[in-house]
Amino acid sequence: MNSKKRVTSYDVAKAAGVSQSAVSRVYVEGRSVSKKTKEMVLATAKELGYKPNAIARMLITKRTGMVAVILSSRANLIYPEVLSLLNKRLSEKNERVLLFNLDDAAGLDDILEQIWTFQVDGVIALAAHFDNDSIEKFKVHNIPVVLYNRRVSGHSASSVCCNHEQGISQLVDILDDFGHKQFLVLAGPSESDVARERLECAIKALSSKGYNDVPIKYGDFSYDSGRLTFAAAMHSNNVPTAVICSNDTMAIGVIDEARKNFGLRIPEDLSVVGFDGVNAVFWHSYQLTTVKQPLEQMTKAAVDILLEQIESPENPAQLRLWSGSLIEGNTVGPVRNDQ
Amino acid sequence: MNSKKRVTSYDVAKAAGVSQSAVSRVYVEGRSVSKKTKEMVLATAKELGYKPNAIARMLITKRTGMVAVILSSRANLIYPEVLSLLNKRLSEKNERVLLFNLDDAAGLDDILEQIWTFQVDGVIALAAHFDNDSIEKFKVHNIPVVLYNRRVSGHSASSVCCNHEQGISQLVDILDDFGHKQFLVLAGPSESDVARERLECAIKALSSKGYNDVPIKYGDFSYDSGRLTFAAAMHSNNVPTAVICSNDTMAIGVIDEARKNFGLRIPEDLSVVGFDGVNAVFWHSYQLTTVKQPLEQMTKAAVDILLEQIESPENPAQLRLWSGSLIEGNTVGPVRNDQ
DNA sequence: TTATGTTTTGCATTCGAAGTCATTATTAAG
DNA sequence: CTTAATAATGACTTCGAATGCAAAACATAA
Repeated sequence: MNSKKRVTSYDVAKAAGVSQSAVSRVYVEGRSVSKKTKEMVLATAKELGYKPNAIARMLITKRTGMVAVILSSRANLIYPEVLSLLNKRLSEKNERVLLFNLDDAAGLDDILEQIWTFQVDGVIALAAHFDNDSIEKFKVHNIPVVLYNRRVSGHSASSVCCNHEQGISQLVDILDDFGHKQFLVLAGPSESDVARERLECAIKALSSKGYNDVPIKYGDFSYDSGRLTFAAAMHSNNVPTAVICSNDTMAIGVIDEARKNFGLRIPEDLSVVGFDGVNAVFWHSYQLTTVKQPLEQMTKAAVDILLEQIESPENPAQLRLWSGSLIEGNTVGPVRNDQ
Repeated sequence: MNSKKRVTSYDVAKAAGVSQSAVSRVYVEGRSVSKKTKEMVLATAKELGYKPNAIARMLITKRTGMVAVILSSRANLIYPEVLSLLNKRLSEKNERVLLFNLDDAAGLDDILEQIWTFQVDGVIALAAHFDNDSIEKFKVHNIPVVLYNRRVSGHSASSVCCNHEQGISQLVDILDDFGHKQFLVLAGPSESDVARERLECAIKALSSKGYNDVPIKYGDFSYDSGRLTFAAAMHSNNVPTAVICSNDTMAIGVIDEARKNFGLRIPEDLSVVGFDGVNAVFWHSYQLTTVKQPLEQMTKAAVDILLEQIESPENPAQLRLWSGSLIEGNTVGPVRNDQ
């Protein structure tokens, strides 16, 4: 027949001449079963094609073995690697990733509700916009949350972050050392927490060097927005000699636009820096000077912290901060004398 | 207390003065409940903060609302967009993505077992290596499967594919029209089904134009493998005038290597074509001539087909094939006279 | 008003594995 | 060979919502 019924632990029990409890015990670590019955059960289970039903198990144990990972499509484009690493790490710890997309604030409540109904063991939120209220809701529901590259005031959720301040100030130091004075800060979209933080860090770093009221333009982290915003800046009064971009992809857009439509050489005529350390920064055509996030460490920590909180929810929330590593590319140079 | 118990339908029932069945009926579409009790239940549910437990529901309804998406980390890096689109499409249809990583054949059985125990409604397999046996297993377990860019012999699973043959022959046509005779085919890793298919298509297209025994080199779809393999080819006896790459990222590697280490101009001295239509092909530095997969349509179809099979499992498996769209970039030109 | 049809409702059962507890089998010690 | 200690086992209950069924409430028609 097409709709053959699923094999359950009862079927195995009957076939093996033991009780259902015995079958169950075979599949649970550290329960007392004799070697003989264990082998017996395993053998008949194999014969009948029995595999424990995880859903039934979840219901009784109240552990689903699932972690919700929330990301925005934008974050997804920036961090395909993060998701891949998280997935790998979590599956090593015997947790599966249940994926949620959060693009606009509109869908937030819906997603929160779904996460809650699915009884996930925990949540990792990647660069999605997430107000403090929602984070508080998880707290109320007793679901551990780890935020990725987003810090939260109060102590309701743990965070794993790259130290934007330190990385960006390093980049600004270099530009300053090379004598740049005309800057352009190319920020990310204002809805993004990461974008806002990086912008603030850039402003702070520049102002600590004595550069205030530096021109700021806003992109959306995309290549095209990098290109177009740079072009717009070039047609304004303040022509920059150095562009500080809030991510690598926009920086690459700036480089391409500068070369192609303004005939500028990089780094002779224009210096450009980015942030993130995506693969493309190493490509010969760019060799971008940037700061790379230690994704390996960050994802590992995110998973470790989350599991710790799942095991002992009373543990306090923690913040772990990594410095990014400077990648000295070939897109920063001394300012030209005539500039 | 820290461990406040979850609110269940019984709690709501008691508080609202109705039976548990009544509460349940409020949350299931098309069940008979009077307006009065419905409002009553909804009100007390809100008050108590009740949200139905999806796990318990899964157990009884035998529908989990979860679809397993299997990918290899390689696929993830190539197609971050595919995953994002699939996720969006599936959540519109009220299905969630449960993510599985399949990198080496070693993990295959483990993943299959997990998918089975999690009782997912269906499976979408992306570019992961998947032998016919495993696909047959899904059939046995009655789990609908849709393969993405991988065709399977027999009728055990549906597929959604980009027509590699048509796309690649278009590219070869163009190169042939421009008079190229010295080709290099830069293939993907031999474990990859997609890579193998694209390679075969390239060989076939070339041979139909009368070019046999064209040199073939194998990369791993990465930028660096594109660079290094091209460099190796240049140091061999057969210096190509046209390189046919099995994906865009390798093509970009070839371009960079050709320009930087061999002083070649593209397309004057060397023609390069790719496949996929990733974002970077549009970047000014490359403007790669390639074929773009219609990801929107493909992902939509994958989800539609899967849901169809979930609703009516007796439906026959189907194959849907899309032609890619040619992107006429700027990396193909006439062969030089002296070549 | 009664007879009939239609909604609503609650009771009891179900899904499938895991955990509690009391009972029985096994081993070790005296 | 008995007694105490330990290991293994099965019966029964639990998790939380959905559903078949029969009873109750309501609406409609005669």
